[in-house]
Amino acid sequence: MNHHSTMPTALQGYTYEYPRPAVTVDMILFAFQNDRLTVLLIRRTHDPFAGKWALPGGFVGEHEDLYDAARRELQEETNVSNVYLEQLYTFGQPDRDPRMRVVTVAYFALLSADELAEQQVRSGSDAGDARWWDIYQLPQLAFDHARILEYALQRLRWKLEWTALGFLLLPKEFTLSELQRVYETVLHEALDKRNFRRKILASGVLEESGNMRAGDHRPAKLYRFSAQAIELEQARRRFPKPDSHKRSSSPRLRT
Amino acid sequence: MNHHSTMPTALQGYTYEYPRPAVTVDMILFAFQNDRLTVLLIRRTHDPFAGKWALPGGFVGEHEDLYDAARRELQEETNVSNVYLEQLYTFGQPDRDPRMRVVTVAYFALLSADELAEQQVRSGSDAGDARWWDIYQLPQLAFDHARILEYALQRLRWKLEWTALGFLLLPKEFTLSELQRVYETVLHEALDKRNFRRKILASGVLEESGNMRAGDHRPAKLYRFSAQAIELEQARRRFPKPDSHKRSSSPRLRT
DNA sequence: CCAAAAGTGTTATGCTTACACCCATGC
DNA sequence: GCATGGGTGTAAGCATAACACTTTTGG
Repeated sequence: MNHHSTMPTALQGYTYEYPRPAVTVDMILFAFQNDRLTVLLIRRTHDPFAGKWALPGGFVGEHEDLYDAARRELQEETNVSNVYLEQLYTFGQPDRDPRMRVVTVAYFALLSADELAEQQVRSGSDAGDARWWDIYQLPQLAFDHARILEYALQRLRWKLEWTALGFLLLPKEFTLSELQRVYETVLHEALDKRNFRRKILASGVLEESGNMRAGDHRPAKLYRFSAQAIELEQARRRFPKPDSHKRSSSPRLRT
Repeated sequence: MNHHSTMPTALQGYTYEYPRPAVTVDMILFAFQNDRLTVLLIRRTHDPFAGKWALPGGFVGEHEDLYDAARRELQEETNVSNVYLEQLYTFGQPDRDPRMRVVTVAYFALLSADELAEQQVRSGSDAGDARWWDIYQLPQLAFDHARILEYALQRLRWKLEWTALGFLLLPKEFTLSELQRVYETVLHEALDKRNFRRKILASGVLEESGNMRAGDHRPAKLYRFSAQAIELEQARRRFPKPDSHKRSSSPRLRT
């Protein structure tokens, strides 16, 4: 490791000419289980907010990318890996942590049902219990984490409505009814079955896997996402180009 | 000022138990002038990247909110104030600044034509020249600022298509043709005049001011934005509620 | 009277919504 | 055979996209 920007002092520590906030990442990890949208929280063992629940997270390493820090913290604190991850927002009110100035970069993560089944969620060494909470029945949260979570839920809703990302909460193969339940749970409202199916199928992101889900009743067709469609942001344009039949690329910026 | 998280040492400076990245804000300030979309850049006087152009920005104060830091830096470095400001994204690759680890929170800003006319853009003490650049004819940029700017342009385009925010680049009163020119310049494509007018007027965000713009040719009606419409995100829902006639609010998160 | 920008409607097409019944299976 | 969830079509209304000429002013 190369400490070119730091200067360990006699009193052991890192010294800078100007004060610096601490920089952390916080993870909002969503999963879908038993028809519930859940989020992973950790019980704090120490003050401040001892006993309260908090988002997993921690300090960014000296030479570590933010994205890598997010993945590492999730792994270390909850033993979860292999998730979809995107940056959400950066929260930096001066008093959000009573101990010191902390700027936190919040990350938004989705765990698929397959990964959820395979992985054993457990708490890291210095963390308290880790457990999943129903997003609509949360405990009291530490710091400003309730606000962060609310913002993450907004983003998740937006993503579901405008992108193919809902798929990331499901197993590789799933029925349309299962998919609809994800949508209804996240958006928190009932959807019309026929219109939902038509719309999803028309969007072209799904393909039949050929298999059927055997169950208590009539078996259901299984679908998967056509690989190319993942993360394809297909919000339609409000001011389409005159010749918008052939999908045209937007003009690039000279650099 | 209260330094509870810091520990000034004998060698003068701020010492922490663990290393901390520096935290900065960078501003992408857009304005619309002479039918061009422009961005404000500052010429660097010192290495690294001496002579190259860069986004205005600087360090976040020890007890300063990120948003406040963004406003302050814009004021100090370019003498610009009174802009629309929103957080864009946080960039934190370990090597984005060769001197030290810097995590920067980028802010996206829009300067109205009225403010542009009133304010004198000038460089702050320690900064080099400040000037406006056409977004489609940029100089070489310092650091990863080209990437940040590209992301900001994407966001601006999205905002124009889905919200009322284009208005913030214009004077308080403007003609529909002027508004169309903003859209065409930002989106970088031609729009149909009749459809543009119908769509904008139908969206209900404009009202006639009652005044006319006298000019070289036929005078044009002036419009303004109905105050309530500003920042009203009116992207329509992809999965509307069954009873979506009366605009219903989305369910709140328990906190 | 000419140049330049402002202003204006209609049609065809496709998408959205609302809505109710039959089908296949397990027990 | 019945309970349960899987699966399907249509009609009405609405928004979109394409398209060209007239109006008003200044010089």
